[in-house]
Amino acid sequence: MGFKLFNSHSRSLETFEPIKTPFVGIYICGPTVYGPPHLGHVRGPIVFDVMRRYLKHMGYKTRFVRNITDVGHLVNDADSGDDKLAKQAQLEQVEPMQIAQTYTEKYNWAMRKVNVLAPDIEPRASGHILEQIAMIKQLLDQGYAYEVDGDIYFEVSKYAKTHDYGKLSGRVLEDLMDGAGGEARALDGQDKKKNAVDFALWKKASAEHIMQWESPWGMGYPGWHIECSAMSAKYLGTYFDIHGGGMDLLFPHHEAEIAQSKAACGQDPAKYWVHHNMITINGQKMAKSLNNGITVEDLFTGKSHLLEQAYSPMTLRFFVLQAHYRGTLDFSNAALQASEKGLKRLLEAAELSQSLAPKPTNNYEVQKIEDAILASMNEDMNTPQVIAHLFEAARITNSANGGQIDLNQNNIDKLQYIFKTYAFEVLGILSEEKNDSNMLDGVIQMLLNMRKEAKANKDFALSDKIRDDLSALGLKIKDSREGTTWSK
RNA sequence: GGUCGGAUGGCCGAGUGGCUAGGCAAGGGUCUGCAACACCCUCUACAGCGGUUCGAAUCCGCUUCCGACCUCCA
Repeated sequence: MGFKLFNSHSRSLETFEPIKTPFVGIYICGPTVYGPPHLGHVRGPIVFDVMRRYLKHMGYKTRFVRNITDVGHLVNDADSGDDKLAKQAQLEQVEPMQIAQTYTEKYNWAMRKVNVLAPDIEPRASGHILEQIAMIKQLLDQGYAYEVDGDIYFEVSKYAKTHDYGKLSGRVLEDLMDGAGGEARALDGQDKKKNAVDFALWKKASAEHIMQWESPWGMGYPGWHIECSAMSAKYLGTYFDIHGGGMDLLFPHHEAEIAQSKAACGQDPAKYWVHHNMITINGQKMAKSLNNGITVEDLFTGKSHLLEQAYSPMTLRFFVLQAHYRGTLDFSNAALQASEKGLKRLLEAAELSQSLAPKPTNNYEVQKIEDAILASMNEDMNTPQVIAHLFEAARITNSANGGQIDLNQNNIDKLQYIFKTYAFEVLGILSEEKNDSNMLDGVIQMLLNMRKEAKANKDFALSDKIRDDLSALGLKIKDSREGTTWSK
């Protein structure tokens, strides 16, 4: 039984077969680093992290590439030339690269927190201008692109004559050309293009534009779509295994990538296109305009009007994996709290499984849990089902501990293996260290209170022991008229 | 307006024709010095209306509601 994945391109479940076993190339569209990472930024990385871990578990050798978009794409097509990064930079009076650096760092901090493995290669768009220019040249040579006043556009209508533009996202070119909605948007700059559906490969930069590079067409900067095409081709080749991203990237981004790659290299860049769904809050996508965004940092600290408490990174990861990746996932405090408690139960059972005493008799075959887990993973990465099966393992562990069922050594070993392999290695759920400094303060204060009571009872042996033991741990205890204080 | 997707018990969320996913919450019980934990039991839902079928949450049609994309977006 093979690993099945839903391929957005064919809109069907396909059995995964690498192009060249045992190697698997994966490209994920990374973030545009112009703001702090929010809840939505975290879902894709977690989903594809589990995919990567599972492929590894199956024995494949993966190369995982996730880019950083630090060039910035257009604010909109009508824009006079500011890109997203530059715009933010002007507001804050700092270099665009500083913005990119800051938020790249925050993004990767969030990734580490939720235990997403670092990519094998993390290319930056700004470091691959040459590759992008080369690809644009190719497209010009092939006749699929044209220059207008320093801008280069991809000619969609020409490409569509011989290729199926719109297949991935289910668009019909004629509909797109008619313009969306009752009234076509009047975008300035739009008149430069031969057709509104054409997209920019290169944009001319005005003199005051901060981020710009030299090109055969003058000073400018690359369009958004070309960067992923250029970087994926460089590190994974012109035909690789899996291309992933959010469903919101289906159009135009991924449609454009396919068009560029087919026009320039003659083939689809990826064998499997995998898209995850969005995180919603109260049924709606997070958006700045709705003021319903929650940053990852907010979630960990609990500082947001939308949060009733702080949630741990692993709670977030577990929450994400409790839903299937292709469905929307609705955020709420109640849902996070449910995940928090469920995760705790699972982790405690996993720990308990380490100390189960074997019985001579056995009346539960643990193997069927692993079989079920594998079947669920193979069915388009059904992580919620995998978790349900892990809860069965937890129940069995607790029952064995309570004496309700008997497990022999083999089955206990298997139970431990299941937690280690599937909960920890594949799903990437870690037990979190409870080294919260607030807790430490509380514990020390508690000991000092006990010491105070001992002194009041004239139990000086106990009070001295508490002080000496704390001192041995490197904590200084000072008694004064006002009371007792401590320091490290 | 176009395209696509969705509506599952108090909440989150699996499930593409028959075998009550799972977690959380709630109620009852066992255990327990008290409590917590754990275990057992209970709550058996599929937007509405028709249709197909021996049998439908699952297939078909209609209706209502919601969302996403069509412009940057994870």
